[in-house]
Amino acid sequence: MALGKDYATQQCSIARALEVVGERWTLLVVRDAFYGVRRYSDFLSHLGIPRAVLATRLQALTEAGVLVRRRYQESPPRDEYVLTGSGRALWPTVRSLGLWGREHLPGTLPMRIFVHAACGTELGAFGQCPACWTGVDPEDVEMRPGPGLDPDPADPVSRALLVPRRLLQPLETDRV
Amino acid sequence: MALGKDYATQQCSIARALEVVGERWTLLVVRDAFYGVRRYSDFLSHLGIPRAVLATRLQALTEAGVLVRRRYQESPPRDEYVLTGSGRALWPTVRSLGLWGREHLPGTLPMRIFVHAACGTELGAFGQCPACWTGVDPEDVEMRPGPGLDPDPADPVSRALLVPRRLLQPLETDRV
DNA sequence: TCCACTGGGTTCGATGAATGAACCGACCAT
DNA sequence: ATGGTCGGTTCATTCATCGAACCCAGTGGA
Repeated sequence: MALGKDYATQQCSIARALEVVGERWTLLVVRDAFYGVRRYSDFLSHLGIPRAVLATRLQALTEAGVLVRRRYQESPPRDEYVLTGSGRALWPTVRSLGLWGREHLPGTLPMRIFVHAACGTELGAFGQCPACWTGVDPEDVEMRPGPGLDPDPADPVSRALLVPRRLLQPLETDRV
Repeated sequence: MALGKDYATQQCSIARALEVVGERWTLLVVRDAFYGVRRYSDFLSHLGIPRAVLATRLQALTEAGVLVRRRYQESPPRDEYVLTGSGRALWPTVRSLGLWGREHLPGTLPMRIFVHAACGTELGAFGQCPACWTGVDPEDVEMRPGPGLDPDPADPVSRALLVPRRLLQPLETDRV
């Protein structure tokens, strides 16, 4: 979308939200951030996004307060992009989009299954744990590989995501 | 987004969902459809979308099975675009985006408040009723004007949306 | 010292979409 | 016949995206 200047007449909060996260690639960057991706090169290899677009999106999301950029090592200086509280609040959006795609688009095998880490029950349609009778924050969600997942992907990020993991837990690709 | 040809490597259901509803304007069209907008000219005046883009989006959403186009009068022949079951299943996505925008973007007064018609409780982020602990179909959602709503809008669609209404209830603008 | 390599970008030309205005055709109403 | 409405399509211009190439600081090896 045109950055911050369009949907001009729309003061509706849906339109305002789409100004921030409605551009091409943006929600996939956020999705990857939930999966634990934090580094420029990891987003790049996992998404197949053009470098220039990724740089633009990371900057826009940072300015919007969805991500924070922070230094995780000096010498050489390296920054990582991490979801803020506001970014983590996008979990219902990401979850409901994924659920819709799985249920309403033809030929979609579930790639990943999201369960309540405390009890192992798959999340319900409104992000709740049907067994514990409670809402579940993304920190308490465990992501497990589903039947649609490629068992031997090419890029290191997808390989690191083959095992069950907590959402938001930082991804270790080559840093061992 | 590039229509149907990109995000090519992403078989993830989130990416597939974004192929369908991730383009500019698309989710706003869907939002308006939940509000009861059905006719080309009503989408046009309410959204301020370029005519060519609206035609493209309505066609794409129809091909994707999110909307159906159906004739509501002969002579002159007039068609309307209505959400299908698959389209109505996008309600949690639309709801969560709106709530996120309201809660996490600065200076947003709620324009509309969505409550479970049966009990009057405001909906949660997934479109569920926190009091009844159940999912709420959009048919059972009542939309009420909020404090951020312009009390005297210019276009007839916005005026028709000033009173409390059920979602999906067809909008009467000039057909009286 | 020189060299290659890595991470995280920026720059560039070509392609493709969005925009807004104008046009069009079917169908009324007078 | 004239004018108006509805639901589009066509057009030229502007803007975003794409993919490849380039850049630069730091680091590690010979």
